[in-house]
This record gives sequence, structure tokens and C-alpha cells, in this order.
Amino acid sequence: MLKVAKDEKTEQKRSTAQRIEHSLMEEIAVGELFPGQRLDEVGLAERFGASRTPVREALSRLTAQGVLVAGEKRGVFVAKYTREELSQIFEAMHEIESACARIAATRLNLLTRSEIETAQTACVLAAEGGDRTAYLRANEGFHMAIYKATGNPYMAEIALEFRRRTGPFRAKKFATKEDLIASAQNHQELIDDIFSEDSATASKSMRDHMTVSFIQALKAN
Amino acid sequence: MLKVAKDEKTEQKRSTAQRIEHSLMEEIAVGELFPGQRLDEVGLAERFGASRTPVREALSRLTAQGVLVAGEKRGVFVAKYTREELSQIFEAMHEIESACARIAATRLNLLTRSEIETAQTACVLAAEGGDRTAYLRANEGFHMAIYKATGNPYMAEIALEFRRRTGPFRAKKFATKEDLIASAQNHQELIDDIFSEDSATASKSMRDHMTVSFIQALKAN
DNA sequence: TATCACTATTTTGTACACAATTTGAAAAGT
DNA sequence: ACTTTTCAAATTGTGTACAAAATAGTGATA
Repeated sequence: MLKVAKDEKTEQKRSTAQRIEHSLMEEIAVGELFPGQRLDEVGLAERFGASRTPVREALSRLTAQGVLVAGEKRGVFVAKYTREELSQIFEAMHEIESACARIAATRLNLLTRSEIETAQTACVLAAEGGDRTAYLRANEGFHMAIYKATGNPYMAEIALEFRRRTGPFRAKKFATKEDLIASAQNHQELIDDIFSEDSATASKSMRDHMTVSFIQALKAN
Repeated sequence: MLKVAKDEKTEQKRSTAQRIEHSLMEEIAVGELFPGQRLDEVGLAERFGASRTPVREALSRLTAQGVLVAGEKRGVFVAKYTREELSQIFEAMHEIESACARIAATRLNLLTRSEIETAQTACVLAAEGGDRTAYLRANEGFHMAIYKATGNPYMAEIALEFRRRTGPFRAKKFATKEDLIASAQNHQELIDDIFSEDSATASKSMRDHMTVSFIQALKAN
């Protein structure tokens, strides 16, 4: 198979339902679908050129993941959180991220160190270039490299789930090039502490990083 | 509405799909459906007197929650974990439970203290009666009372999700009445430490409780 | 006997249609 | 003018049918 075919497979995944699910997830993460927006089954069916059945399956799964919520009225909506709820979500994410850093610090190896550094390089490049979208992606990659370094796919899974749920809200805080550069510098300190292989230091450093990040995000929402 | 009607509503919830979802979740938690077992869409449809449509929705949601997994062959299966995977899941659960205990210790109030004590009373009663099923339920209630005491529904949500995923595996370790009583006594120590309102003590106590619990569970699986 | 190919059967994915709720609005009555 | 009731339209939930895909089984050939 050629590269193109592989890319197509990555895009199409398997079924129509999965294609719709991933498309919606992407649109929510990027912010094309804004929080609170209602998702109409028939409308989506027309948009994707499918029937309601696969659309329903996609919506159902996204709801189970917490990316969408069933409103008290009819319809499902892109999850929208009050500042209070956002604060609670960030508190939970805070705990999980720092647990990841703590575990990762005890399990580092050459491969995972290298992957974290590579991801950080991408962050720095995107920040210096002032490319906001690229930085958002690189930032995800950086945190995912840390998740992977835990060697625990289940920790990684929940960390990633929170990251998805909060994506639209965290993205807001990156307005200027200076924001990007400041974030990338924060990463560097975090890396140093994780690479010290002292779990307490790593955990505390991640706590600080996330605290800063969340306070900025709360201000922007 | 009469009490009976309310119970019926609790049982039926809302839609056929949700009824099936909860029934399956229950059966998995109790162990009627054992890990690795294949779930057949048409078979379930007949069993629940419904068509494949709501069955598919239920299976889809349970898969998104990690209770079921899509096998490499056809069909969905009750999640089955190797001892290695189980160990990783327990590690993650370990982190989350102790984070819950830490947060709960800082946010206790009269209501949540009372709810934790009530849940513990139910545990002790079930343990002394040697009623394994009742103890399993009471134990869930006890941990859920702690989750609730965090005041953070999102922490509670992920903790509960792990609890569901590991239900069948943790249940195995409760074989004799002595197992139940020992577990209930462990609870009491944990309560004392959480009620001390010192977050570090509470967290450490939960870590110890879960460590013991998981080691026993790993032995039994 | 083993391997390959082809067919048949099971199973999954999607479309469509219908039934059951719910919401919103209009109309009627106080 | 405000409440209540009724009705219509939109929307969701479920059943059924059909198409596509995959697995298992059977047979043929080397």
C-alpha cells in the first residue's frame, strides 16, 4: 500500500459511524463547533451524506466520552462548562497529570526521554514561528509523550480523555506569540524535573505547570 | 406516583437501550457475564425482547466506557485483562482513589461524614451477615460516598469508571466471610484517617488500603 | 495430506419507515 | 392580560430490511 492509501485509511478509519465520530471530535477540538452548540441528527446526517443510524452511534459514543452532553431539553450539545465546572475538571486533570509525571519520572528510558525531547523541540519551533495551531498540536504531542513514558496505557487514556474534553477551553489562552513562548519555556522546566527521575520533584513541577496553565485558562473563559 | 411506579422507573430508566445498558453493566459487575465472553447482538436482542438497534447502542456505549472491548475477531467481548494489564489498571486506580481521599479529607462536612459512616455501617452489617453480594454492593456504596465527599463530580466519574471496569476482578477476592470482615475493618482505619482531615494521612491510608486490595485481587486472578 | 480457493453462512453496518414523545405555539376561557 | 388547554410540528427511539464484509467450511488439486 502506498502512503496515500495509509493516510486515507487513517482518515476513513472503518465505518461511516467512526468517520463521523472522528470528524466531530476534530471539529470540537479545533473549535469549529463551539461549546453549547446543539447537534442535530438529521442535519449531521445530511452533512455527512449518511443516514441517521451512524450519526446516532457517533453521538452516542461521544456522549459516553463526555465530549458531548445530553441537554435537559432535547438534543445533544457540545459540552459547555461553567467556570465552576471548569475549575472542577481542571482539578481532576491536575491530579492525573501530576500522577503521570510522578510515574513517568520513575520509568524513564532512552526512548521515552528522546520522544519527550523531540516533542519539546516541536513546541519550541512552533512557538518561535508564532504558529498557534501548530503549537496546539505540538503541545498535545508533548503531553502525550509524557503519558506514554508512564508505560501505563490506562493512565494515558484518562489523561487524554480530559485533554480532549478541555481542549476548546485551554486553547483560548494562547492568544499571542508570547503566550506560546512562555508555555514552551514552562515545558523546559518541567522536562528538567521529570528527567531528574525524582518522582516528588516531577510531580510538583507538573502541578505547578498545570496550575499556571489552568489559571490562565479560567481567566480566558 | 406510587412507590412501585418509582421503582419501575428506576428499573426501566428511560429507553430500551438504557435498560439493556444497565442490565448488562449489572450482570458484568456481578459476574454473570464473565470476562472474555462474547456478546451476540441478535442473542441479546431476543433475550431483551427488542430489536438489534437498542442493543447496538448499549454495546456501543459500554465499549466507549471500556467495560466491553471490540475483539480483533468479530463481536464485542466482556473486557478481559492479563495480570500485567490488570496491574496497570490497578496502578491507575490507585492514583485516582488516593487523590479522591486526599481531596475528600480537605472538604468534609457533616453530610458527607454522615454518608460515609452510613455506608460503612452497611458494609459491617453485610460482612457480619456473611452476605457476599450485599457486601459487594455496600462496598461500592462506601467508595462512592468518598467520591461524593470530594465535591468533584469529575473525579467521582473517573473513579467510578475504573471501579466498574475492575468490578469482576476485585469481586473474586471475596471468598469467605473472613475476607468480608477484614475488608470492613480496613475501611474503618481508612475512615479514621480521612476524618482526621489531614490530606497526606488520608491519601497514604487510601494508598495502603488499595495496595492490599489489589494484591489480593491479583492473587485471585 | 496439506494448501489453496471458492462458496455458504453468519454477522455487522446502514438505510428507511413508523411510532411515541416532547416542544412550541395558537386559541380559548377566566 | 394571563393562564390553561389543545393541537401541530419536530425530534427521538425502535423495528425491519437489505447490503457488505468476514469467517468457517467444503472441496479440489498438487
